[in-house]
Amino acid sequence: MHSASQTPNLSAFNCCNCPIQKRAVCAYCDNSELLVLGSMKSYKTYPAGTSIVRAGDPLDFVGSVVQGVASLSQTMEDGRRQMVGLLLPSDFVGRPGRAMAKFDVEATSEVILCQFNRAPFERFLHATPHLHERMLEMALDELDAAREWMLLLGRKTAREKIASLLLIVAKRQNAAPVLDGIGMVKFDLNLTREAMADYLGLTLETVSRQINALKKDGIIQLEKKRQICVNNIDQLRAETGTDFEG
Amino acid sequence: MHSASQTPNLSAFNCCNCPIQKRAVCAYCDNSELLVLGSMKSYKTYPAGTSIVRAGDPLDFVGSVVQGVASLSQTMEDGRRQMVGLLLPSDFVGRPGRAMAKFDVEATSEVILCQFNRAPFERFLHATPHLHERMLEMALDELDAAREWMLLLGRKTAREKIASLLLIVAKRQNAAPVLDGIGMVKFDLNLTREAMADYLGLTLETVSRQINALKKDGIIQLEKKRQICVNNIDQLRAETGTDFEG
DNA sequence: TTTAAAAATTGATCTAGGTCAAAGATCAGA
DNA sequence: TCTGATCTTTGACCTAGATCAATTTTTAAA
Repeated sequence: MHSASQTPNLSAFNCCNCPIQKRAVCAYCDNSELLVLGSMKSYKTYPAGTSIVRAGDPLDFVGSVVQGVASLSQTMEDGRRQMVGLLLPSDFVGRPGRAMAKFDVEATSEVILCQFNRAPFERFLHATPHLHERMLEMALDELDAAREWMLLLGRKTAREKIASLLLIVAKRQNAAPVLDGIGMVKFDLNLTREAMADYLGLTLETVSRQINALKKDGIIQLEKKRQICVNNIDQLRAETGTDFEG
Repeated sequence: MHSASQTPNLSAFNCCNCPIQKRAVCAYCDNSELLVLGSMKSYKTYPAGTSIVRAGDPLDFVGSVVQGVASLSQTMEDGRRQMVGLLLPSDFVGRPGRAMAKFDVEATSEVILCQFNRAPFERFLHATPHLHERMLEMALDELDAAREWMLLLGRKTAREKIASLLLIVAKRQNAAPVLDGIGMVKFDLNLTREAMADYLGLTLETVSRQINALKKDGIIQLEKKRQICVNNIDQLRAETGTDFEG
């Protein structure tokens, strides 16, 4: 059902030159542990727009996003859809101990995953405190993020939701210049209006209108629809309704 | 309900007769590990309506809810408020590794907490795989719950939100009869209309109206405002918009 | 380069749920 | 038992965002 392909240049990745190793689940692993993981892993590419797993399907692997953006989402019978997570490089896919996927995972852009078969990974996880500790840390971080998102979904206005999403993506793509608050920040928003709507609990029309409102108000500029340019990040932050912390 | 005058004798609790030990963070601990935890713990009672911690405050302890209901919530500067979690017996309070509370924690009913000082608990956590494993499992469970709540907040109608909340509380308070789907289920809803609104991302007026609409439609009956009686749980389930799984 | 499909904008209208306001219930304390 | 303080309900009205319906723009394929 999912169309994963093994392209040859993927062998260029390995744990030593891995772009996400310092933040992924294996962040705390030492060289010998990385060696074991390295022998277990395989890279898979998922083209943009394809499904990685569907809710209810058996999920026999877990892994880390190496490159690209994937989304975690839930759909109701009548088609209403809510994204419940954005999986960026270094984020973990799958839940150890669970054989059935609980959410849909889709490749928003082309995604490269560093995959492990679930059973051997779980065995190694339990035997390896370094891995286990990082896993807990990441789960707690995601829990914090999910709870912040609950405030957004439950209480923020459409404009605040858009501003919050833009700020989060800006932060993750462009860490340094965002923190000081001065200067222009430019970044790619690899999401369609519909994907943004699914994430924010809005319709795509409202997303479009609010993005253009932010543009009209001089908070952002648009180039090529999906590329956003923020003149003053503090001005954007002021539109989020929250966000006092780093 | 239980009168406040009947204050439980806190010294009566210990790990051997602890009502939550089999589900709490210490669930996998053996007797020697429980002995260590037992020497570190202290019980503390928080009266209904009081604050346990406030977001931004230093939080020098962690612990488990032994009895009562606490809420985890976030408030915006202008007063908009969103509950992001309901803490029931066996749920964990605090995040190891974080010195500042990120959310408000309040005692909805009278709450008894089994507390540990954060630093010694963290040291023991890292030295004790049994503790660490249960902690990860609980974090992942909470993450699943948070993500399901995101679907509710982002996409469900007011009526579906109310039905979902009622079903969840019914399930937790009255597990067996709820599952078979037949027969009447009666339970206490220990939440004000305002607390429900904060949890569901609604206003208290909408909560009131929707509860009365469900009553008018024969889905539920009310006795004493906070006591709900469900004639046919499947009828309630049908109103939630989702919930096909156990 | 043309063309069809996909994505995005824009406008007109509708409505679920919010807001404001005023009674009723319920409860806890004296 | 009374009394003030919460809760809760109910009504009238309003608005943010949804819905429906065309365009227009962008992208990708031929």
